[in-house]
Amino acid sequence: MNQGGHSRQSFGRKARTLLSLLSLMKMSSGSGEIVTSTGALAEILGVSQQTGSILLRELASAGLIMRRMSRRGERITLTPKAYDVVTQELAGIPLDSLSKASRTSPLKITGRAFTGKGEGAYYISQRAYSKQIEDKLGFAPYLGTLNLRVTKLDDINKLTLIYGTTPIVLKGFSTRERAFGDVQCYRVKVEGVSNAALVRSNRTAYDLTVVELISDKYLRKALSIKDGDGVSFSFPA
Amino acid sequence: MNQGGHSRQSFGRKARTLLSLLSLMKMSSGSGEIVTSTGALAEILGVSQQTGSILLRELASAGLIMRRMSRRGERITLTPKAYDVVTQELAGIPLDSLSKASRTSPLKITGRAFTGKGEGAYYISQRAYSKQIEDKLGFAPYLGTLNLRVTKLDDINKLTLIYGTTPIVLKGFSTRERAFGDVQCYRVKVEGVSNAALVRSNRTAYDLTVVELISDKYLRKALSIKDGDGVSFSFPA
DNA sequence: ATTACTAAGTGACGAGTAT
DNA sequence: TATACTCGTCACTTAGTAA
Repeated sequence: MNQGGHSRQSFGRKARTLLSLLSLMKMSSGSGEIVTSTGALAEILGVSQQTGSILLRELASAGLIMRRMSRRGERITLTPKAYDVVTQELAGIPLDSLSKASRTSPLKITGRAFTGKGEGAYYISQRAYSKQIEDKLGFAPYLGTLNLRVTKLDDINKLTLIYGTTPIVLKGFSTRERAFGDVQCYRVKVEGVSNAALVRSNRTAYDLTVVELISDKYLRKALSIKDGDGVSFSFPA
Repeated sequence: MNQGGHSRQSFGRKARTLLSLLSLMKMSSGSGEIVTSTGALAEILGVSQQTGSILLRELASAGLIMRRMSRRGERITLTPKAYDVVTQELAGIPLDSLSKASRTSPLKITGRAFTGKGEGAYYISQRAYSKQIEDKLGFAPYLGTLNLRVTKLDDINKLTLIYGTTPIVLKGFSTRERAFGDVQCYRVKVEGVSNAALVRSNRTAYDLTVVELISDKYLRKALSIKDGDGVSFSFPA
């Protein structure tokens, strides 16, 4: 029942649908599949869990997504129709003019600190990595990472902009125990600290909401950061 | 007052802003400037003139557009900030996957017939053009064009999709009086009539809301079209 | 003709809550 | 935990109209 008969708030409706789809597409990283919950999605979109629920229901009933619910969260699949809708809305937008549009101010991103499983520290502690960091980033890294969770959609958008730039790449290597893949680094400034970088490995790249930062300082101490604190960094550094 | 403090409907707000900007960008055809009125813009967006007015005021106060008002209509200029906003929202969207997303059904576009200034007929009457039409499109054109005005945003979006495909090009030429530029043709089916094409020249390309159709038949007569009638065509033909 | 104010109707949003 | 319902509140939209 998708005829032209505009009910009343069709513009706002369409706008919300488009922004929801764009967000889902970003989260899916091209795969067209997202595993999330109405609450998590809602937080990213900046709306309540209830509204997140309604948005997903609308998208589903419009045939734009498929939902597979399970006990803990659900699997959302974007349908071809969703891509059609976005394609139509974006058709005619000169994307070149977007990229040439001057990035005026640095990107500032805020996340909340949390304690990871120590895997980041394990990575950085590998000599082959830390040596490359000294060579390519110019500082000897503290042997640990500061983990941030980014939830605001605006910030996630900025992250994808950063990931779209050319990274400094730490080459992967193999020990007799296991293989370590390439790591992408982006120079950032963390609350005024310049010798810092955002690091992104295959291990974490799948989750757009998690950011790992390294620095020559023990950032938690230098900046007095506790779990749950808001931490901002800017790019370019 | 554009701080992070999400007031209440920031999601819907952002969504409307984004869709408005996208529409304006499409209308500007990359130049970043649009000459329109709140009423005309509103019709394209599918909202009332009042809402169109409010949208423009919001965009202006957010620093996303500049408005130069004059007696009849106004000149709108998109600011760099507008491109930044759109860039951010579109960052991370794999645009390639959009174009490869299967166009399933043909595009159907509806416009309202109107009487032009006869320039289209003047063009078609040029032997150099009509000869090429016979050769490349396979029919001898009726020496006139059917003009349609397209106002619905969805239809304009579809038009830009059509313009994104590879056209059949009628080569330009010069008479001793003046020069005629290249003309892009797209095969369409007009209300079931197959020998038809949408023609686009430098003369009309600036206005996305105007469509010129040619056919081997006198379409106004064959389909009993009067000014103001709704006429639909589909692509691919 | 245009833009935009006011008032009123309606839809969207979120807190509380059921499941 | 999760999703989604009810309902009160507020924002968006539009008709009428002023300028």
